[in-house]
Amino acid sequence: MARATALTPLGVAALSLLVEEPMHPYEMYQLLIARHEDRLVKVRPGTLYHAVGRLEEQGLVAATGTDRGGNRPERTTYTISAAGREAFTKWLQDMLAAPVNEYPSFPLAISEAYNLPAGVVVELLERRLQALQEQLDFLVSGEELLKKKGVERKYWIDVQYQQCTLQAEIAWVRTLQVQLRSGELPW
Amino acid sequence: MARATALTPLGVAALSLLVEEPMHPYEMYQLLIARHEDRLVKVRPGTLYHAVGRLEEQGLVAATGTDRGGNRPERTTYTISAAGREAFTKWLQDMLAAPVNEYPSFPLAISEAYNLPAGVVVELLERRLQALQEQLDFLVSGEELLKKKGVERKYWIDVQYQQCTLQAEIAWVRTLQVQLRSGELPW
DNA sequence: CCCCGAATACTCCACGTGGAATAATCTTTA
DNA sequence: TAAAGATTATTCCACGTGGAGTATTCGGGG
Repeated sequence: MARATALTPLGVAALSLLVEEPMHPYEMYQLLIARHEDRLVKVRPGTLYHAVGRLEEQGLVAATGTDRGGNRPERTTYTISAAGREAFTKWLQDMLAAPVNEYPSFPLAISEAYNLPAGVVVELLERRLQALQEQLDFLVSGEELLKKKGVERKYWIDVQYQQCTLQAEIAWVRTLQVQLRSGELPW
Repeated sequence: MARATALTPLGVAALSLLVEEPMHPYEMYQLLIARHEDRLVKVRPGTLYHAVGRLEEQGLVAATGTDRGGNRPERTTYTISAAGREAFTKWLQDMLAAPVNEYPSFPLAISEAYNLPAGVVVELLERRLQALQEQLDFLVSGEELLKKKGVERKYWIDVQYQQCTLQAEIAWVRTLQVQLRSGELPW
């Protein structure tokens, strides 16, 4: 149980699953994929084992028993501890209350865009707009599906958030494109 | 000159400076800070030296001369190569044309928010709103300043982009908060 | 009934990052 | 004018990530 290093997003996702019930890393992996949580956290088998291992070192989870299904390699089941629950809700509260700069690369790219001729930028943005629109359509149809299935809305507010930010980006890129084409924005 | 590993954001920032003129890593550091580019890329002295070293290994920049000012440690000046220019514009084009998921943690946090009582979430969001508003005000006054100074707009479109996305987030968080308070969104 | 590929369940290594450490020199203040 | 602190310029180490690698076992087609 070393000192409390900051939780990583994947660690948080793991804790969140262990709040529901004890399980082994591979089951976490399957659940995260099945629930499409890999759209919110980067999920990689190797990283997941490391993440859970670290959680154990920090005393946030504990290995409780090892069953072996068939003759497969032994699976270690982990259970969340009281400290784990606390760290989890603390992370949640911090992340909800305080915005953190995570340095997305698109802002950097547009801030450097003056290095390219205006015509090229217009064309590149066109491609981006297409991709963004596809993402948005996907989210909208996903929402449709969730509604139809009757899943409670509190379980998928993130879908609405992503829609909202996507729409904002689309709108902004579109006006930039227009201003570049018309020459309203000197390049 | 190893194979072409993907450029890191800091590597891109370094290349961008070397397009202007040859310089040594510490000068890059000072320039990035002076120009407030540390709002777009994570700039850390240690990381910068590593980044430039890697650029050199990849043949994107070359060490050209070492002057020593006073009796300070020797400073190695780097110059961008043709391959460097190419890699730089390629990165730019890719990042402008194709959106990439960078897994910000706020979406994860809201997707897990149902683990907290509604009242607490409302209060946490209030704090977030305050912080977001401050950031927005900062950006607006920054824009004011740039306009007054007469800096060409193509050099600071990122400021407008950030304003736009910030506004979208503020609006969304606010409506979520309202829906939580009114009970319109069952928790 | 046997082989091939997918799934299961993990391990390991190379890389990039961040923060601390270092060491010299310049500036400021008492 | 001497000590304290900031600046210059860089190195080093520990950590987290991602991707490839491994070994076993289950399921389906010829």
